[in-house]
Amino acid sequence: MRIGKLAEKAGVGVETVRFYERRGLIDQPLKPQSYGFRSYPKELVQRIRFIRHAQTLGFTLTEIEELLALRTDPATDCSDVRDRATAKRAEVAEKIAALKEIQGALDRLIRACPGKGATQACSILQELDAPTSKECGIRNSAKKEK
Amino acid sequence: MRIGKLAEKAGVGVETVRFYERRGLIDQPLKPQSYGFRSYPKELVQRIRFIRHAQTLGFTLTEIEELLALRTDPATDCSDVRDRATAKRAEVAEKIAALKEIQGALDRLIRACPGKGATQACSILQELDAPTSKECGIRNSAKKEK
DNA sequence: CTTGATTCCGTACTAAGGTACGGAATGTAC
DNA sequence: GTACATTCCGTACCTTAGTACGGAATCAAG
Repeated sequence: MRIGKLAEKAGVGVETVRFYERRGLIDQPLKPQSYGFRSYPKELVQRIRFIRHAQTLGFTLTEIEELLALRTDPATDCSDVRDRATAKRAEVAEKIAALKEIQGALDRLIRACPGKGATQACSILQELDAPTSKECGIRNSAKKEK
Repeated sequence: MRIGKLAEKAGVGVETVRFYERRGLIDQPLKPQSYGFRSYPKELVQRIRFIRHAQTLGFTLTEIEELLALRTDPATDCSDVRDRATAKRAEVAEKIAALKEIQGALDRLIRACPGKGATQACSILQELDAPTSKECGIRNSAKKEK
C-alpha cells in the first residue's frame, strides 16, 4: 500500500501521515533500493485510527506515543494503561469543573445586564473590570509599594 | 508608572505588557521627547486585569479586543456586550458537553479493563484500535477500492 | 510516448498566547 | 562614580497539530 491509499483508509491526509512519521508515531517504511515508492503495511491503518481515536478522547500526541510504547513493551501490563486512562479522566473532570465555573460567571453577568443602554453602564464590562475575587490573584506577588 | 510597575500591579510579566501593546490591546504611551522611559497611566492596570479576567472566562484576545472596542465606542450599547456573553456561554456549554462524552468513553474503557495482565489483552488499547462508531468517520471519503 | 496523478523531500507557514534574548540607553543606590 | 537594575527595541523562539508549497522523480493510462 502506498501513502495515499494508507491516508485514505485511515481517514487522514497524506501530509498528516508524513507528519506522524516525523513525530515518530509511525515508522517510515524503507524505500525499495533505488527504485519506486515506499510500501506501507496495512497495520498502519489501525495504528493511525488508534491515534485519531485517542485524540478524540483528549490524549495529546505525546501521550499517545506513550500509550503506543506501552503496547509494544512486553514488560508493561494493563494496569499502566488503566492508570493513564484514569489520570486522563481526572484531567477531563477538572476541565469540566473549570468550564462550569466559567459558565456560572457568564450566567451571573448575563442576568445582571440590563440588556440595553450605554456600554459605560454595562454591568458585564464593569464586572470584568473589577473582578470579584480569587481567579485574578494568579500572578500577583506585590514586592514593594513605593 | 513605568512598565515594570504596571506589569507587577496588573499581575503579568513585562513581556506580556509589551505583547499586548503589539497586539493593540493597550496603547503604548509616547516616550517623553528624547529622554527617559515611557510613563504608563494607572488605568492600564484595570485594562490588563480586564483582559486577564475575560481570558479566564474563555474569551480569546481577539474577542477581548472587540469587547474593549465596544466599551470605547459610544454608538454601541449594552445589548451587544450581552449578546457576546450569551454566545460565549453557548460555546462553553458545547465544550462541556464534548468533555462529558469523552469522560463517558473513558469511564467505559476503565470499567472494561481487567487492570492487570499483558497489554496485548488490554481492552482499552483494543477499543482504541477498533473504535465502536461515529467519531472516526470524520475524514473518510473512500474514493476507489482497487 | 506523452499527459496527468502520485510520491518524495525539505522547508515554511498557520493559530494563540506568549517567552526569551541581546545590546544599548537610561535610571537609581550606595 | 560606578555598579546594578530597568527599559527599550527588534527579532527569534516556544507549543500543538497539522497544512501548504515547490520541484523532481516516478508510476499508470491512453
